[in-house]
Amino acid sequence: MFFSIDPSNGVAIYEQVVRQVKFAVAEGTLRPGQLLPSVRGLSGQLAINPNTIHRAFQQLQAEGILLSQRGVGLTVAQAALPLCLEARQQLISERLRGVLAEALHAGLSCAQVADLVSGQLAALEGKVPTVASDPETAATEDSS
Amino acid sequence: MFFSIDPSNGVAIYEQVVRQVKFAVAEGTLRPGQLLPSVRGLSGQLAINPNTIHRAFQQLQAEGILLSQRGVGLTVAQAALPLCLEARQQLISERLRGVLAEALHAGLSCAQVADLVSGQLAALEGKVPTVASDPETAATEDSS
Amino acid sequence: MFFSIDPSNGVAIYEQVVRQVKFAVAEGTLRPGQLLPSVRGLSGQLAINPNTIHRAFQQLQAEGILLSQRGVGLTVAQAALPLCLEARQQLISERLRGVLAEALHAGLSCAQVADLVSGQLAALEGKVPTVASDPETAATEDSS
Amino acid sequence: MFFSIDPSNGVAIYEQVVRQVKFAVAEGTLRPGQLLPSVRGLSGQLAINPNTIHRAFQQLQAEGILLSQRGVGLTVAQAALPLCLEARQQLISERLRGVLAEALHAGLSCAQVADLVSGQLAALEGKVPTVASDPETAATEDSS
DNA sequence: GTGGTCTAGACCACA
DNA sequence: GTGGTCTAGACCACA
Repeated sequence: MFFSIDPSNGVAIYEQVVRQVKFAVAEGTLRPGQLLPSVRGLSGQLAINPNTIHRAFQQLQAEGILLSQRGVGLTVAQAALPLCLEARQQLISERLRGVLAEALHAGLSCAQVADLVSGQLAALEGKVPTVASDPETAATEDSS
Repeated sequence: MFFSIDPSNGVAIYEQVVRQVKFAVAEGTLRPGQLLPSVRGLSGQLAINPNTIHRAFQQLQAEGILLSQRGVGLTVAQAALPLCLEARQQLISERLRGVLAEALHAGLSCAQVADLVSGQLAALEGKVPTVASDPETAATEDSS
Repeated sequence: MFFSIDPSNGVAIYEQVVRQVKFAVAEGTLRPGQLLPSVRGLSGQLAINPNTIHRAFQQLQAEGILLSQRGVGLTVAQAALPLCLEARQQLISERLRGVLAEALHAGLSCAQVADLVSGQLAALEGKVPTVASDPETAATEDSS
Repeated sequence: MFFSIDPSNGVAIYEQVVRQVKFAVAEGTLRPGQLLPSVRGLSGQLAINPNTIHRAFQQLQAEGILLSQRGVGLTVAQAALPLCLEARQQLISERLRGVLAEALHAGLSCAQVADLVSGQLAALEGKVPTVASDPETAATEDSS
């Protein structure tokens, strides 16, 4: 499956599961109506306690992203896609903002931060893609 | 002072204090030999429990960045600067890597991520999206 | 305290706690800003597992009725009163509607149901108060 | 048929089936000796798992309300009527008592509760708030 | 098999 | 002391 959990990265495990379900819906890996992997199944696969998975799924139900079908399992709600697209943008922007703010606060310049970012992006993608479609941004990165 | 604590950003408060002391040393705000603000002072100023500050300072001593001087207080160790420059790079790269990896994992393209980054950087700096071609910013880094 | 839990009445215990906190806020027993009894305290007093209390409090946080203050405890949110007044009306109406519908469905007449209700209300209050300020309603009860 | 199941009203589904069979006997819709709809039939009609229906019917047999007739099906026991009249009174009174107690506990006055009740009764019956002075309803009860 | 609830108990961050 | 997270494991209703 598409989950990758890091139990020691500061973010609570159940929160990581919540985020990743939202992301999976946002990118279309999970579609409205689709059945999720069972609590016990995921639990085994990720070597995480079923309760922890359950808690994540419960939060997703509370947010209207999952629906519980008695005796069947949990499915992606019909209205989930827009909710998750919105949530993805929000969640990523938030974390990004926090990290960038910290970097600047730490005394790095915008140029240094931008360098770091493009370096990491390149490494993460194994390529040096035109990082931004915006030629200006690309230029500043090269030149900094 | 230079600390800005966010009790709800996932990172433990004491950890935030540790990071920010390292960053202050790295950017030169805190210099080797300099006296740190007292536990009580910082505690009052940041509205944080003294235990939490104390714990952060203890960790910094364990890492050789702070020295306890009897009857005086805690000072920045002579060897602290390189340690903190190194640490800053490491800490920021780590968090950045994590966030960028998550963004890509979430289904955003490199271009979308880069756009987000330059947008946020611009917002954080109050400048136009030309992220860092600004010679002033670059200059301040070199000179600091 | 004001909680009375019945572990075997079909409603989940945590749900009973959630309801009763809302009711306590609605009637003014719990006021915005006020500190709630601690999870462990309530847990002991009600002879309920702390996790169960915790789950109830968590849901109340998610609904914006409680706020967590690190190391201090949980307080009633400033905006809680209207939320709880609304919720009380809703929760009680829902259950009432269900029971009355069942009674009618079961073949009782409106008059029989109304009799049952006024009998029970009288018993619960230990008096025969002017059940409704509306003279008509009172009349039907007396006459049925 | 006369069943109306609400999978999300807190009462277990099999319990709802049990209650509704009792109610049907109490109001005369199901008469002693009469054959019940088959498990499969009901199951299909209510979109409920046959196991759930089966469990309900088993409980009704245990209570002496249904009889299994080999090769025929389940019939209403001869002694069922008084049992079910008794049970109806009991079941409805219980639930009613619970809901009313909760409403009073929640801080509503008897008058407010009585108003709610007469409002709901009126809505449920599509009649005016004169809750039950209607001779017709009373008549049907006597005659059933 | 599925999810939902509850208990018991550990460990953490924070005041 | 406070709440937050996580594990382990039981029992229930339902398919």
